[in-house]
Amino acid sequence: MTEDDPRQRIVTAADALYYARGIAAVGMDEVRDAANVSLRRLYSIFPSKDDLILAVLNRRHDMWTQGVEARVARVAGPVEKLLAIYDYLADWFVDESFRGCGFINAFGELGANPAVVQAARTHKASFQAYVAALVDAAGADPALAPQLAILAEGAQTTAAIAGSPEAATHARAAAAVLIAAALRMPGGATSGVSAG
Amino acid sequence: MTEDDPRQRIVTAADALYYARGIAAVGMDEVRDAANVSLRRLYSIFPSKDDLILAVLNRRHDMWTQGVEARVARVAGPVEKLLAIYDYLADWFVDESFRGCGFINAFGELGANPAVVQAARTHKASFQAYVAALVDAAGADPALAPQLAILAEGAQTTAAIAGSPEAATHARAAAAVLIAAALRMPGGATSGVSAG
DNA sequence: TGAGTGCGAGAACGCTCGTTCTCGCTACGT
DNA sequence: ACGTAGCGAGAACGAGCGTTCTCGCACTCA
Repeated sequence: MTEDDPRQRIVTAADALYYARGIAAVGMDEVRDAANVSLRRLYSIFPSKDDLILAVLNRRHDMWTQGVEARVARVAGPVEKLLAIYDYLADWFVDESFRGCGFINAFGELGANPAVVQAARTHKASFQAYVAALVDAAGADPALAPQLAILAEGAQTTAAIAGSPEAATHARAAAAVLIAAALRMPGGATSGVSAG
Repeated sequence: MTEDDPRQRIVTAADALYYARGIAAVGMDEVRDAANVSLRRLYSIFPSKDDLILAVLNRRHDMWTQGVEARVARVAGPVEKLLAIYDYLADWFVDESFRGCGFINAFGELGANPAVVQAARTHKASFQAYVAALVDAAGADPALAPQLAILAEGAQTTAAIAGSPEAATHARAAAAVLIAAALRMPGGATSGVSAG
């Protein structure tokens, strides 16, 4: 932890610790040690642990958004851009520190904290809007967007708990089928087999 | 909490509390109050909080399995049985106490606890095996099974964080498209659009 | 040089938690 | 009736947490 800005050092260190072991399980002392700052300075920058948690979540949101958008920008066609989301997941899942979506983890642990719930909700809504824009650019039925988002969510938790990355390729294959169907017959994504 | 068996009273009470507020946020005293037992008896039945956590997870696994299987048994055709999984989710998501998958929540919070990780892994593997059996009975390509499981996972976290149940219908619609495609051309679920 | 200011190190405080211990009551066997 | 075993209620204990306070050092500015 040899960054210049102590604020960034703290957020980076706290993020790694919270993500690896859960938020409640990591004390401020441990964050202080990992970030190489005094407790006094830590509290002068983040007046409470809640403030630090929200800063960590904000940073995680930014890194996720930048990572996905960079991966999507690397390919050309609108369908390829949609599928690139799952390639980003595939890259992420093989990281040995991967342990699922930090927002889902925080939500499960601190669901009683309204600020955390709001941060998770905003993060997921932002991703869904991003997928919807890509779906729109591809000219597919808008109903495709939440389906692709659900696949991405499911791949994250499945890979995290299984401890193996193949959920990304499964999700990508499913996405390809859904995209093809949605392009073949716009509005038809909901007209499959029905049962009650 | 007026059940006969104190063990079941404890597990039921702890489950409700853990699920609503997170495991670490609920103390043994609170479980004792909710279950109407003495702390002494609580510890005589569950020698540590870890034992209680695992009992709660086991109960949750049983209730999930029974709930899904009962819903699936209510319909006849093999495709309808696959889709009934998402109808079960739809029923669950409108429960006002719904807060996502308890195993995912526990995993995010207690990922450093090997027993909890193992319980989550076993639970998810069991569900995936169940879906695979239904897929097999439907005569569809086995590659369909993990895709349907991922949709179910994603629907749970999406509905939990959004606080609204429509992810179940989105996942169901996507599942219908995937099932139809997998029945139309066995082995073709992975042969959609490809890109890098 | 000397008073003052800011900060690092870490002790201290109040609280909560998991777990154990004490106390007193109840119920049963003889 | 009396000793005893078991149990409920809750105090107690040790550890860990978030947060604040104290102390002492280094650096600034006249």
